[in-house]
Amino acid sequence: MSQDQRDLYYHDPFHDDQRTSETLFSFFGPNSGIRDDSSPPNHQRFQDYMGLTHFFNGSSDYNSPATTFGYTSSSSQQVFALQDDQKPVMDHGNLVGASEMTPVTPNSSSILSSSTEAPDDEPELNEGKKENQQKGVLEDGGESSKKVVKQKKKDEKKPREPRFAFMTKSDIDHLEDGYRWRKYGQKAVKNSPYPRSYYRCTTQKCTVKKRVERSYQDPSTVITTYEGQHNHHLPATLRGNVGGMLYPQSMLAAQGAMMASGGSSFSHEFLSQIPHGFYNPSGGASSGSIYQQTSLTPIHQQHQIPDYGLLQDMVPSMTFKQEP
DNA sequence: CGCGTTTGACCGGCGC
DNA sequence: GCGCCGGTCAAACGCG
Repeated sequence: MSQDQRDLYYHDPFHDDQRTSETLFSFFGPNSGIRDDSSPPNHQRFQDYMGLTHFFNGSSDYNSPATTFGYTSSSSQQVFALQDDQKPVMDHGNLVGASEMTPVTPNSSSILSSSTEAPDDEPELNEGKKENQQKGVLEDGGESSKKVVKQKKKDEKKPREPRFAFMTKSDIDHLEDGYRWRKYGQKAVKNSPYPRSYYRCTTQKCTVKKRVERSYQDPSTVITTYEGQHNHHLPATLRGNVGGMLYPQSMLAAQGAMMASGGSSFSHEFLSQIPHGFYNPSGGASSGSIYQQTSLTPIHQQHQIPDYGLLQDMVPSMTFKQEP
């Protein structure tokens, strides 16, 4: 049982968050119309995303961390950022998941910015590494080489890329975020009937990856974890929409920065800055014009994210704090 | 035909 | 050392 429970914790954060979700997003106000019972079609939700992003329009720091996690709330109802590892989030020994991450209440929006060693300067270890690892073995052939590779690996201890995880109330798994992704794997998640999908940014030389899974505690919640930073702008051509237009990186950046900042006022204050009607009526490909609220709440974040400046510029009234 | 998804196999890390 | 598990690969397949 204990084992199971521990495993459960893996998801608990979300689960728990979910419990507070209503509170969490109440800041959107009464007419926020948050989550309706009739889960709206994707395109509808997509629009609220657009609206959100619109709010932040103005910057184009594609390289900002947030871009990385490329906000994905086409259908989002609420989004949480969570810290890196998908494992039971531990913060200095404390299980962050259920309790610490959850306390993201209107009054206590908290961003867990955890220890961050390994300042990833170069987000380009993933691909190369793996390839070397596998192909290297094959090409060189022989066991010795295998060992060498192994040894090498040990020494290298690849630094983790910055990661951001978000919870999104959505009925679709893979939410649009403006970037193009190629699915490269899917695995069954332990203790969950829902599989986890692995995506990689299709842009050349971009090593950003993301995992998408559905919370088994709350099937309506999609957990998206971004890893790495995009080294490019939003693709100009996206199926059914114009990436750059629909997903201003600024917004992403903003969020990322906030999370990174470990600031105490992320989600609520941050989001509260977002005008209610951030809905963008010129929703391009999306059809319909139903306005749906989107909310974001960081669960977690790990590793640095430099861009407060950007954020502050955009939302000066907010306070950003960076933890040592 | 190009691009994206599916899916079984494989690998490495980690806990016991 | 072994087994489990997360993450990735890559061939096969599907779709526009």
